[in-house]
Amino acid sequence: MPAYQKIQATIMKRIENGQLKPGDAVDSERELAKIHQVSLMTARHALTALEREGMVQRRRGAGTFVAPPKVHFNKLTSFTEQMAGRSLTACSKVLSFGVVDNEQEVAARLALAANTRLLKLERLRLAADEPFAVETCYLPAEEFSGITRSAVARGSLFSMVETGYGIQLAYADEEMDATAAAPATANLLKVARNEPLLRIRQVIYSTKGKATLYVLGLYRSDRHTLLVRRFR
Amino acid sequence: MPAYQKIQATIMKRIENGQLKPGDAVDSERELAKIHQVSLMTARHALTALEREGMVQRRRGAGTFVAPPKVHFNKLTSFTEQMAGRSLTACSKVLSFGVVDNEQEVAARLALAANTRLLKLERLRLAADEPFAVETCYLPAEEFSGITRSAVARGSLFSMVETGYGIQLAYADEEMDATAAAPATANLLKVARNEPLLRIRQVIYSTKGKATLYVLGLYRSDRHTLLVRRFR
DNA sequence: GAGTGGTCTAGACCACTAA
DNA sequence: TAGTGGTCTAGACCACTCT
Repeated sequence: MPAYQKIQATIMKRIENGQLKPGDAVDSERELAKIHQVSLMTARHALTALEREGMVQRRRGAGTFVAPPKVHFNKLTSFTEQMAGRSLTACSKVLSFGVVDNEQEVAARLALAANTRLLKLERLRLAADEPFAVETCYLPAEEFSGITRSAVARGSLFSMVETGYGIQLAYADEEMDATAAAPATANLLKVARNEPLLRIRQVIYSTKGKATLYVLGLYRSDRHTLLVRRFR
Repeated sequence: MPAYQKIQATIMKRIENGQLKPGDAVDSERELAKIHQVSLMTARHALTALEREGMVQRRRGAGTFVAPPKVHFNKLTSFTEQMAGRSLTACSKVLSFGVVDNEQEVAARLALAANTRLLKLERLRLAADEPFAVETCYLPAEEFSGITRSAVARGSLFSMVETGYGIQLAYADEEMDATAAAPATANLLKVARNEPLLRIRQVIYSTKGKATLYVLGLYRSDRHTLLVRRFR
C-alpha cells in the first residue's frame, strides 16, 4: 500500500471513531511528513486526495479541517432501503411475475433485441399500510433465470441482483412526467380515476455501464414527492 | 498564472478547436515537461487536475487521452440556457409582476420572515410557439429592488441575478410531484381542465449557501419530461 | 511573525501497456 | 523493450491567515 494511502487511512480512522469531528484541524502537511517519515509532497498528496473525496477542506494559511458529513443527493436507493431510512413500516405485494417477449420499447431501453425474453415483475408498494406506488420491473430473463416469484416476494430485488449475481449497480437515468391514473391503477392505489400520478421511467446501469434493469413507477402524488438537487 | 494552469490551457485550447478529438492521445508528462520547460511533477499536476475535471483519462502504461465529451446531468440551467442548448426558438410572456408580502410559505422556504416583501413574477414559457410551462418566481424585494418588469421581459432572470447583483447561483433543491391543471392554468397552457401536470418547486441557493430564489413551475407533461441521474 | 497551504524543482524507481 | 503513468524524495519560495 502506498505511503499516501496509509496516511489517508490513519486520518479516516480518527474521523470515523470520533477522535476528529467536523471542523477540527487535521495534522498539517509538515506534521504528517514528520510523523510518517515521508516527504512533504507525499503528505500533501494524501491531503489533496482526501479533499477531492470531500472528507476534508483545505484553507491556505489556516490549515486542513474535517469536512461536515457528506449528504448524499440524487442517490439511487431501492424501495427497501428508502423505507428503512425513514423507519417506516413498509411492504410490497407482488401483483404479477412472469416472462414476456414482446415488450419492444422496454427491450430497446435495455439495449436488447426487440423480442428478448424479459422477466416482468409488478409490485404494489405500501407504506404504513397505505398503497402509494405501482412499480413494474423488467430484467433480462436469461441472465437472471434464478430469480423466482417467492424470492422476490421475500426480499429486495436490488440486493438479489447485487449480491446474488455479483452485479454492482452504479447509476440510474430517470425520466419523470405526470399522467392520469388508469382505472386499474386507480383501484390499486385507492385513488379516483384520472387522478394525477407521478410517472418515473428508470433505466438502471451496472458499474460496467450495462443497462441492467428497467423500472416503470407510478406514484401517488399526495404521498410521495421526489427530491432532486441540481448543480450549476 | 501558475505554470500548470498554462499547460492545462494549451491542452484545453487544442481540444476546443478540434485539433484533439475524444480518444486522441495528449502529450505525455515527459513531453509536456520538455515543451513547457517545467519539472515532471508540474506537468503531472496539470494532467491529474485535468483528469479530475473529466477532460482527459489517464491509463498507466498507455498514456493520457482526451475524454468523451462530458454529459451534464442534474445541471441547474435557466429556461433561456436550456432552450439555447436545444436550439429551439423559445420565448416567455410576462403574466404578472409585482410585490407581495403575504406569501408565508414562500418566505419560509427562502428562510425569511413571514411577511417579507417579495418580488413575484409569473411567466408563460413557450417553445416553438407552443406553451409548455407556467413559472412563478419569488425573490426578496429589498435585495433585488433594481429588477423591473421591462428588464424581465427582455432577458434571463438568472443572468440578471448573476451578473447584475454579483450573486453566483450554486445549486437548487427541487421537489417534484403531479397535479391537476386548474382552469386558469389549463387555459394558459392550452390543455384540458384537470389534465395532469408536472409540478416542480425549486429553491435556488447561492454559492454562499443562501436561499435566493423560489420557483414554482407547472409543466405540460406531453411537452416536457424531466431527466435526472441518480448515483449509488 | 509563525504557521499554513500552493506551486515548483530535478531528479528517482516501480508497475504497467503496447509494439 | 521502450514508453507511460504512479509513487516518492528533500528540499525551495510564495501568498495567505491568524494572533
